[in-house]
Amino acid sequence: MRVKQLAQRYSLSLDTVRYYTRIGLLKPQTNPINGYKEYLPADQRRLEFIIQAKSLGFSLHDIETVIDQSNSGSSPCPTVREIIKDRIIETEEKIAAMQATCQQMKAALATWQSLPDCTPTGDHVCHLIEGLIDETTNEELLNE
Amino acid sequence: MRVKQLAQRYSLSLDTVRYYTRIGLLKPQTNPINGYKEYLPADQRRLEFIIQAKSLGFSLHDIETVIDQSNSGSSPCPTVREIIKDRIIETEEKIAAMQATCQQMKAALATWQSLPDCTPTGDHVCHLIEGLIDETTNEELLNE
DNA sequence: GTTGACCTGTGAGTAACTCATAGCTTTATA
DNA sequence: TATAAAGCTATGAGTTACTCACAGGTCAAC
Repeated sequence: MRVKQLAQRYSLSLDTVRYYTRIGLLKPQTNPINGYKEYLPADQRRLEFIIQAKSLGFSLHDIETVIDQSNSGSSPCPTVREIIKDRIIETEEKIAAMQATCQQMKAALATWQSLPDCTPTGDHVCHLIEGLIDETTNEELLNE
Repeated sequence: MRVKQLAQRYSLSLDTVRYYTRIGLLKPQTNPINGYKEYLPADQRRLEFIIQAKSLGFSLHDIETVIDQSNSGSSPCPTVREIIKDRIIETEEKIAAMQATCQQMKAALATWQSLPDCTPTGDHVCHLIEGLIDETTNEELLNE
């Protein structure tokens, strides 16, 4: 099976499959006649594993680690449990940060609703954005 | 003022300031004698703008667009309002996706609590992860 | 045999930095 | 004054997980 067929079967782009191959996550044989890669059933199973692990939040590097560990004969399960704990924490932190940013953006948009567009001067880029600096500063001062 | 002093003043890494310089967001003068960059007050004001805009969820490319527009004499405000609307939508989508992943990860971890570590076979990488494939499939079948 | 469609691998580009490094400056010491 | 050490600088390359551009090979139809 060649790259196109494999990509179609798993609804991935050609480039994604090629990328996984390039970084060594998939190891198809290379046809010596035309240089085309030939993906065997073992590669398919591995790709299924990659897709599943990715949907669980594993990075490709994580996946490589797990596969290597499994290939070397030791159980990858403890590593898998550790990795997913780390990823949960990471993801929660990222979500919290993004929610904070989102709140900031919405607050800014609301504040800007009543403000007119400004004309640029040499000193300022955009009064809407720069105005928020003072606002924050003021809030900080008020909170003290 | 040179890069180190500027970075310290705004609690950024040297490399971040250098990166902004490299991509043209900051345009310090270069000392012809030693090649060192000299950041003037205008660069400081611009860096403040960059920091503020970034905290609002603007990408560096967004920021470049806004600065360019302002420099060309037209009001950047309409663009700024548009960009932030886009970023709000994008961020909400990303948050939703990450929350879904987070749920998946937590569910997996919970399921795995009662499962033993597996020994690797040639056919499988990790039964914990691969087991979830069947589970999902079963759920899909049950839902039909 | 040749035209055209299709398919392939590879190199480069993306965002927003971080890391590694060679070399220049400045300061301290002999 | 010479020199050695410490500190600072700019630049090139590396990071994640792909996507894009492209030159060239393959295959079927005519």
